[in-house]
Amino acid sequence: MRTIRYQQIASELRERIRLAGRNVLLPSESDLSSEFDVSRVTIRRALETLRHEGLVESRQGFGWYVAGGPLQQHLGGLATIEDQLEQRGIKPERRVLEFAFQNAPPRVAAVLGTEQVLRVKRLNLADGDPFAVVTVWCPAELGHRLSRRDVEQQPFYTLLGIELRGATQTIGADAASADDAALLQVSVASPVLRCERVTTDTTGRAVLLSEHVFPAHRTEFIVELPNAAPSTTPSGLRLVDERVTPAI
Amino acid sequence: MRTIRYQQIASELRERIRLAGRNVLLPSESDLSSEFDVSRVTIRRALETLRHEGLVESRQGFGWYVAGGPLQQHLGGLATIEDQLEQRGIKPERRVLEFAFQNAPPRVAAVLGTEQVLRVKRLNLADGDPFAVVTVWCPAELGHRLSRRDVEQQPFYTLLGIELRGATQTIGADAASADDAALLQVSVASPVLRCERVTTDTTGRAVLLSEHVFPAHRTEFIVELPNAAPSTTPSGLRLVDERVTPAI
DNA sequence: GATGTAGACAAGTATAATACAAGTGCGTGA
DNA sequence: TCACGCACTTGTATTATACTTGTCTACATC
Repeated sequence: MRTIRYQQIASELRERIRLAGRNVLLPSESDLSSEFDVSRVTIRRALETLRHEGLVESRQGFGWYVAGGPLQQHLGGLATIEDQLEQRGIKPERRVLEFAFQNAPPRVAAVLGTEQVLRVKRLNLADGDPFAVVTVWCPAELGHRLSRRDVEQQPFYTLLGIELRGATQTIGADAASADDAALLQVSVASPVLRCERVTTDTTGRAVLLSEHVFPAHRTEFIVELPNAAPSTTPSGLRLVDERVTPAI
Repeated sequence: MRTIRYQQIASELRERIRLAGRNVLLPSESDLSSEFDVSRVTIRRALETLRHEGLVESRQGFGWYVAGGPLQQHLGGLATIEDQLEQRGIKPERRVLEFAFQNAPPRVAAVLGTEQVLRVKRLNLADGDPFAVVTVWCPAELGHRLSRRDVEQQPFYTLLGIELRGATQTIGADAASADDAALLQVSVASPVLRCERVTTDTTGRAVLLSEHVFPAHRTEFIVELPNAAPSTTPSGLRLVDERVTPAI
């Protein structure tokens, strides 16, 4: 039986990748081609095979590295998943579904401390595939200069023109509503990650409230705990309080 | 595998920062560049990486210093669910469902780097109500002294007799499997939070892999991002009353 | 047609070396 | 005491070199 060289190489690399950690850099294509004594084209075909399997990714001028599962969000900076997508060479697209100034629902009014708010609902896509339904509320006096096009082209937190300090984020699981399911192209009631984020400015005032809905099969959060308290139990988890108001 | 200099330097500095206190001043960029024998540009890229992670900040003309009210403190200091329960005077109950030495499935073998593992599956309850299905794998040579009763009475990490350092935790949503649904007393395919935690010892080797499945309606994560203001939701203890409804 | 080799070029990244602007801390000298 | 200058710091350029992936062409082999 004839063996096909680039498939051999692909399975050898598959084995190495299995043992390596996330984001580990592979040797360069020319190193690999001299190691396996084949041309660069053959190496590339092997690597493209692995890319197709989702095992590796590459950036021009940088190299090939081990992929980290589905879309992973690092909790740890104000940066959003959109920045992380751009860093990985995926061009995020924002499609604005709703853009309106309105009276704040009670929960929003309570958090932001104002009655008049701008509410923006967006669908975020990565390489054309929807991966998040995002609803953002911000006080009307901060949002009155924003246009629909603004929020389509830039992440929200760069548009406000004020310095932000931090955020508190809650992460929960839920079943997809009919609306969200249609937008995300998943079945109704399939599992989703539902996150709420309250962003504050340097004075500690809440200036943004946002809700993100991610389809479960495409996203997960990842938290590095360099010197965590020893435990196998996930930290930061709490039980939901029944009196917390329902839907924002 | 290739390595990139500024990433190496970043992780070396991460380690130093972990050991240093708050607001400690780092050596100047030129000191660091002569210490690591690289150019200032490379040092800056490493530092910018750490800034993005919220570990350090800088002021022009002053220097780089370890960030103030940092994320790590919060993430590291967050209480686990079990602590929360104990603080409330509720005695958490652990029911061991399975306890067996076996061959590691591929994923587990890859993470722990060994074929023979101890697998323990537990159901955690609070006041008789199940709130988590936990599966823990650890290398057989570390677990061979443990008995079934040990893991029923004490948290896993106290039993190993080795010093642990940190962890990486991923958080995702999923639909409940038939098994998990039965154990958690929810419907099949209802949403659950599925968390995986890889715990490492002081040498950085992975020694525990654990998977936790929580029913979505009773649990959510709260994460304080860098410099977050003391905000609406306390990240400490917040417990459930009996009749729970989905929040958010 | 699928597979492979060899090579060339464009575009992006990593790193070094250097220069200069601008902010900070501190001592000196009037 | 206070203003000034000096040493040192980060912030921001520019230039240059080596290396990496992305893409293309031409050609050989089975």
